[in-house]
Amino acid sequence: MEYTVSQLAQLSGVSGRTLRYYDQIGLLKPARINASGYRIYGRKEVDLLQQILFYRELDVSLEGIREIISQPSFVQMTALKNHYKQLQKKRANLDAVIATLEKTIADKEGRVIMEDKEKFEGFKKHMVEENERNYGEEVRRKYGDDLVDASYQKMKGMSKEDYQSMNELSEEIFSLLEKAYATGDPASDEADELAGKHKKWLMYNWSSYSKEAHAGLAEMYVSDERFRSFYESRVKGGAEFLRDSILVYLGYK
Amino acid sequence: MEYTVSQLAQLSGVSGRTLRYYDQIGLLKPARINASGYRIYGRKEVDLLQQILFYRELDVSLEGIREIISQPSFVQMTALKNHYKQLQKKRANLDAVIATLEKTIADKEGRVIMEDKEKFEGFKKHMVEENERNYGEEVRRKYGDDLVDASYQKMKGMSKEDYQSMNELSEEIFSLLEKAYATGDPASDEADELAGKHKKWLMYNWSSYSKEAHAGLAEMYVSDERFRSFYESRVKGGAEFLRDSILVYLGYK
DNA sequence: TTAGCCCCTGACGTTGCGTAATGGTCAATA
DNA sequence: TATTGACCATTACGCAACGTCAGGGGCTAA
Repeated sequence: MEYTVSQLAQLSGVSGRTLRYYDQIGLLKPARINASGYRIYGRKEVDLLQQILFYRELDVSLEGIREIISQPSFVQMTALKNHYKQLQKKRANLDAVIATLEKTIADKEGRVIMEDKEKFEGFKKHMVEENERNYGEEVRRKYGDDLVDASYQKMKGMSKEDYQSMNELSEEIFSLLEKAYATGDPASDEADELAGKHKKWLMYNWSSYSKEAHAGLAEMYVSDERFRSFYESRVKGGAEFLRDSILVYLGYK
Repeated sequence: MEYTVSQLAQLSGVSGRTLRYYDQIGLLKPARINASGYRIYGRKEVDLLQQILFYRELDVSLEGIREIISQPSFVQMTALKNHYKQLQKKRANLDAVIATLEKTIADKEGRVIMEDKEKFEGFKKHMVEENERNYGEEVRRKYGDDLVDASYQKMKGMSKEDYQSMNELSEEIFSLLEKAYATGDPASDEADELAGKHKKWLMYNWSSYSKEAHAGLAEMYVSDERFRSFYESRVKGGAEFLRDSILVYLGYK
């Protein structure tokens, strides 16, 4: 019934580092140190560790745990109740956050029935303005004023339904990218479908479509860090793969 | 429409340090630096800060926020959805923790109908053993073997109802301590009631009551760090006040 | 001119470990 | 027996998101 660090770690599921740390802060000292300086834990320590882990599961800080287990067991309850109250506050908080997030998402997707059309219009206007503020200059430089203005015009003219299907399409593109990437071949059927959907998605955003612009955007997915990281975050190597797929689709490769 | 650090801090509710930190990590740079080296923020920065705080409320890491706000707004949604999933996981986790805690508390209080009496007996036995392990030696040294053993005997003999009312009493004592402490006078009526309840609570735990032992325990509340911190955590200065109240109650002061 | 309140830049502390880096120990194998 | 590889040890830096000094300059009013 004696354990070294890694044996107890194995047994309890915590790391060796954790055990050494608990020793260091005096939360759980080994029963003894053997001749070679190894920490040796016994039965009592295993029990204590289980208690500690129990409270840790309950999200109590190590300092809190230290206080709790130093008290006689019949007063530990008070601490538990206290902690319970705090957890409830935390949950209430989290719930509020989630509710806000839900509303935000719903709002942004236009899924909820907007009470007044104006709100939605205002929102789209806001989106356009924001895009302009963030990307305006460089996008205009690359694609020209007319094209950009026309694109914004189109967006402002989009219906809620348009907007929603655009977003659904965008989700579809992502899962397609994952599937197609798995084939490893930008000339595969999946990649072809991916590039096709991507073109369709573009149609929602661009007033006029041209192969050249599509190819240019594909390059930007790789060269512009922001777009790149956006795709990379979902599929490692996704930006390059998407670009290649598009280039193949367009017959450039 | 220009703000210095502390003005923007005031306006937005974050600390000045936070603003400097956001500048440092490049999340929110001031519009300009004036001749004296002061950070000056403008309208755009206020807007950006609001966005940042919005996502921060949603419990997104600053790194995450940086990524989100660098993207064009119509793709920010995907990030939001991702984050939403994570929050839901977090809530499920928290719910599980709270449920466990509820069960534990209920179990320990004996509020739930215990399926078998043995479980409760086992629990009390466990409590006694644990107390013995933690405090046995010194308590026995202070109060003598017979008294301690008798106390344990009494505890083992307690019914669920006894146990529960003991715990309720303990809660009552705490709120009384807060009220009495507010008077600042250990000879006040509230303090008297407090000491009385404390005696009653003791009766649950001690087989025989004596003024001397009660006074001794009162002293221990101050001198023993564990008891002391237990009371201090609820009422600053509570340990001393409780001791004094008891001493007055017993006529020692 | 001095007091009092603003601003700045370091730099260390917090929590709960992860992750090297560097070196000793143990059991088994070549 | 010497070496290898799996353990053990300690020391120390790194992480997130700031809080909190410490030390030094700036601005305005009395």
